[in-house]
Amino acid sequence: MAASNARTPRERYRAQVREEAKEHAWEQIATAGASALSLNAIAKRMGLSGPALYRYFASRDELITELVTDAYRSLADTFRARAAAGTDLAGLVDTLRQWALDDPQRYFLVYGTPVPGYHAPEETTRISGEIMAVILDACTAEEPAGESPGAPPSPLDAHLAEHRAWAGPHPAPPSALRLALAFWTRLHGVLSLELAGHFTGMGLDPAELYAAEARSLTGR
Amino acid sequence: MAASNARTPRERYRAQVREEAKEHAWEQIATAGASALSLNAIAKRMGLSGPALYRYFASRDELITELVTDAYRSLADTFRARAAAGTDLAGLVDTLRQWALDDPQRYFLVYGTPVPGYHAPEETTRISGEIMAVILDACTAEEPAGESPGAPPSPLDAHLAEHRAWAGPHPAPPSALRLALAFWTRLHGVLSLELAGHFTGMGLDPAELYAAEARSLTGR
DNA sequence: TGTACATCAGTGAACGCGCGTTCACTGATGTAC
DNA sequence: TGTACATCAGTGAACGCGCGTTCACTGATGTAC
Repeated sequence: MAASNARTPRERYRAQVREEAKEHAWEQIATAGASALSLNAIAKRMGLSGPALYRYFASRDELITELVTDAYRSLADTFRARAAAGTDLAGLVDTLRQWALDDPQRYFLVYGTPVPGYHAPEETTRISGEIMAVILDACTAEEPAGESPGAPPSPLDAHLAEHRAWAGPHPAPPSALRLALAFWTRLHGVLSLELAGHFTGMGLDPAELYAAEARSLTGR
Repeated sequence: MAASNARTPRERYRAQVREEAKEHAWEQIATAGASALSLNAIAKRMGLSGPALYRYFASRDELITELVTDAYRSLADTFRARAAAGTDLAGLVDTLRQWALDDPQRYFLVYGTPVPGYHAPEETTRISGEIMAVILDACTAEEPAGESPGAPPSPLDAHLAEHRAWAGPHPAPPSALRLALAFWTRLHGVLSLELAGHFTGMGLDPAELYAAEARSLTGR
């Protein structure tokens, strides 16, 4: 996709090689974790000498930064694509799990253990906002009444009323804000434990737990 | 503590050095992450030569394994100590967050991104069981009625009825099993996102989100 | 269309680094008579 | 209590390794006239 945007053959070739290097990088991450990523090793698997890759990436850090950014963008794009097909929250629930299972290490690059000292590029916070916007849209559609009549405002509502900058200019009612946060934290809770293998030793089916938490969101 | 169990002065000394090495290991993990752990670097900070530490740890892997096991045991001990002071679930809720904030990297060593290829020692699954037992106790105490009369059994209940080996011979009712799992996955969801810094960019107070999820457990 | 030049991908050698780990050795500490 | 011996902590040298990264160079590809 990035390759097709290139004008000259050389630019196209550059983009192809960069893309191929990234693919090898992901394989390497899947095999030994992100911290084991090595430009030399990638080059060797591509049949190139070590220094050759420095024509395509200024440093190891730049490669990692690009992978992180790509991971964020992938989730945002996947969410938006699903949202375009219908704004139901259940669709996003399934999409999230599918995206996570498609490549667990990609999920962990976004939501996993942070490396102390490493600062994610600023772009990721912007993309995070895009992701939350899609979730918020679906949550707003899910809660058309605004606020359940009888429900008293929770302590969380008071906090959210004063801190809704993260929702941008989104006209979401408080109940939608709460729902969006629960969507995010609860599904991440089950998903990250599943991907880390914490359920397998217990003999539990992660899909069941995930579905149960999804039900807890909408009360259905 | 381990040191005081030693009989001879030499054994006591050995235990002390091991303990000191582990402390330096934790500092190193806090600074650069678990994957950057190096026996040589630890030795140097202790004023020893590199090979000296091989008198105390057979390999780098053994050190890591020990740190992982210690982390699990620390959580189990902390939970049990709190449970001894009262079996309320709210106490465990606070204890978990406190334990996590005390040393985020220790939390991530237990519940964070797994390193592909690394297999945690078997002992950790046993300690995991101990941790779940404490949670289950509190959840059972929290749900004395067994099952809320009017509530129809959820799809999750059906699954749990057939897969409750993880709960051991614990006489917990289905509602307690559900509660224990929600305790684990929901609190982990908020906590891991908090420790990874995902809320700071949004201007949200993690304590508020954590408290809200804690409230969601008991419905109060 | 053909030639002259500029651009750029890729190479091999090299640098310095820190790692895990083994080994033969020294010197201090503890043990047995 | 004093001496002879065994145990063991710690050292420095050494091994091989792979890393990130720089650099001068070669050869192929594209561009301009």
